[in-house]
Amino acid sequence: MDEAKYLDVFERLANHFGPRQWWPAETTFEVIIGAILTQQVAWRNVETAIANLKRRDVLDAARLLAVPDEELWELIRPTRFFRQKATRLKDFCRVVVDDYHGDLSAFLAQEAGILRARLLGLRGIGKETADSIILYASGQPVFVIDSYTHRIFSRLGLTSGSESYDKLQARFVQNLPQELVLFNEYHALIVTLGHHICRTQTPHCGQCPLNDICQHPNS
DNA sequence: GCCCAGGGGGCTC
DNA sequence: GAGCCCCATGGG
Repeated sequence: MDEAKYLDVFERLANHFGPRQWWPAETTFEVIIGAILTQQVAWRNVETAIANLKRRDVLDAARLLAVPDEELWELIRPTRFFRQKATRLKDFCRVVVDDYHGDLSAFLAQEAGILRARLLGLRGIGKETADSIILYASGQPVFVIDSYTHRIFSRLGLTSGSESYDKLQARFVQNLPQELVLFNEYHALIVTLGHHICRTQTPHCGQCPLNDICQHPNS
């Protein structure tokens, strides 16, 4: 129904910002750790924590499990809620080590629906984090929804802004071809635009690539 | 000093 | 389901 509009928004963002090349990480394990750590925190804080983990050489399920809690807290302290997140990281690592013999690629090779259910069963991994892991670590085309997606598409008049996660995700899936690269870039572009919207309050609308189709009061 | 970041869980109604 | 609080750092 709105296929042309969803593709038009993508084209505008892609032409304006260029390739995002997400996820910024060297390994799939690093993607997953980053996906958990980035919850409700600026990405630069995650970069600090990831750098700490790399320096300590514990970006690996078994080695991360061996780090004492108090030490892990200090390594990931910049990412906020660090005690909770330390537990969440270890909970995930324990599944990989205990249930998949430490073979992360075997865990990620599962079909998207199976993998999603497995991830959602873990404390600290909700729908957005699970879908981010499936898209950016497992490489399967699921569309990731975040708060920027709700905000931006309601301002475009394409959604109400109060849909559930699943409802909004279904809209994207119904209006776009199921292509990995498209889903990958689209979510990354939405986050990029979201950053620009929040940094500059009202005058940003003039240089926004969606300016002429935006229904926001300031545009 | 104030605001808010690439959420999620648990609780209440 | 919606609304609320908890978690608890760092940069603009």
